[in-house]
Amino acid sequence: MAASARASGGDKRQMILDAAVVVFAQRGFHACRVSDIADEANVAYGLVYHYFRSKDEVLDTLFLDRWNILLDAISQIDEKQIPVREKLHAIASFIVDSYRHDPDLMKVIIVEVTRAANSFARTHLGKIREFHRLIAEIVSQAQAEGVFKREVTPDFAALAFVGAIEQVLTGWIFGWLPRGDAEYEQAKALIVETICGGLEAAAAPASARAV
Amino acid sequence: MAASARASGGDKRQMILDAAVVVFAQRGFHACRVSDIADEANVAYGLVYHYFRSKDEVLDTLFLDRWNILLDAISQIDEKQIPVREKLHAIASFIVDSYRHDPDLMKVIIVEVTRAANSFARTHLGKIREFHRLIAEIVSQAQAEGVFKREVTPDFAALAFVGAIEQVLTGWIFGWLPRGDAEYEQAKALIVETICGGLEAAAAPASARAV
DNA sequence: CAGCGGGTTGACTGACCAGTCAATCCGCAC
DNA sequence: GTGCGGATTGACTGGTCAGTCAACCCGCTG
Repeated sequence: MAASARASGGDKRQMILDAAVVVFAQRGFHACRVSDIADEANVAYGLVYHYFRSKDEVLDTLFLDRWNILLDAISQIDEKQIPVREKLHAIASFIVDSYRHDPDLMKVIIVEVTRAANSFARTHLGKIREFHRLIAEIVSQAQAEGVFKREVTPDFAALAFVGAIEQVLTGWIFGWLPRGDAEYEQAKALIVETICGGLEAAAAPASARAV
Repeated sequence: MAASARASGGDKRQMILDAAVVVFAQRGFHACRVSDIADEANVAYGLVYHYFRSKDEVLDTLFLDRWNILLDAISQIDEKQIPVREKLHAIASFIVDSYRHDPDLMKVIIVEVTRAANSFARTHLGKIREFHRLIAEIVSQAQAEGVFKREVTPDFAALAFVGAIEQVLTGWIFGWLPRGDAEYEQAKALIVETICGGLEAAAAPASARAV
């Protein structure tokens, strides 16, 4: 271990980030000390401050790197010419798969940033709201096309969608809900179904009659 | 002020609790010091420790007093012989009205406890899960009656419901959504509509085609 | 092989704040 | 008016870490 670390050369920065994910996920950002990160990374305490200005900046980096990927992915999904339902499914899919691919990182992002309304969610408010805005935009467009009814404001629908996803992820993170590939696939469909079901224009009758 | 405080006699404990709500809501639990609570309450530092064992216990008290009222209210709603939709509306109503009645207290409960997955939500996990369980129970019963379809597990539906409410409250708390009596009434209806719409038996598309 | 400079080390410091405690106050009972 | 006891006061202590810094290591260049 120590040998391979030494052999790997200048990638200590990445080792620190990886270690931070582990200890933040395990004990939480506030409960763990900078020395815990350094120990986990097999690196001296001071090196953390060589690569990062502060403990906060370590978490900021983890969050921003991942969140920007998320925003890009949603933007790309948004540009496609596919039905709303598929767009929302693709978004839910991306997020759920992110969790499947790296549960610890997603746990840290959700628990320590997204849900930490009084600390990191404040400093990254713009990024988080951007996420909400993109979803609201999709809902808004669906309303313009007559696919979604207009009684629900896009902002509101976006928050309900985000709230449902976040809570379900929290359920997996803390073991309140059963995990597994089948559950993940089901969840994607169900979140979309739950939200779209309440938003799609006037159930069947009206549109059926119109056609 | 100081005079009235002195005149009021032995209700210093309540003054401390009230002050705690104000400063916790303003600066957040971790960012404020015990001396801030004492100052806000016009009371000496040490008195906080006469009535409470620790800073944590102050927040615990605020949370538990209110949460137990919430659980009682839901239990009573649950016992009524009314349709699911009305039950869920009554629950959403109670929570939204709690926020309308005392926004600061609800802010503290949601931001510092409910959403604080790594600190207070851990110590009060039982109480929080009890809330989820009561809602899952209502969903489960609706499924048994055939009002809700069975594809969605009760636990999952409960989390989606709770997630939507929590996120909307967060939206109000941080000013992302417009506040006001009209908005509150609309929100109650819309949260229920959004969730029930996705859960009520026989969604439009499939059945429409079948017919 | 001298010595430059970025990478790396870990002991130390300074600030912060929850919680303690000895002293004081004051209403009331006798 | 004496003294008991709970309420109230606020200066002080102890422990905890984030962040600093002076020194060391080592590959590379000229």
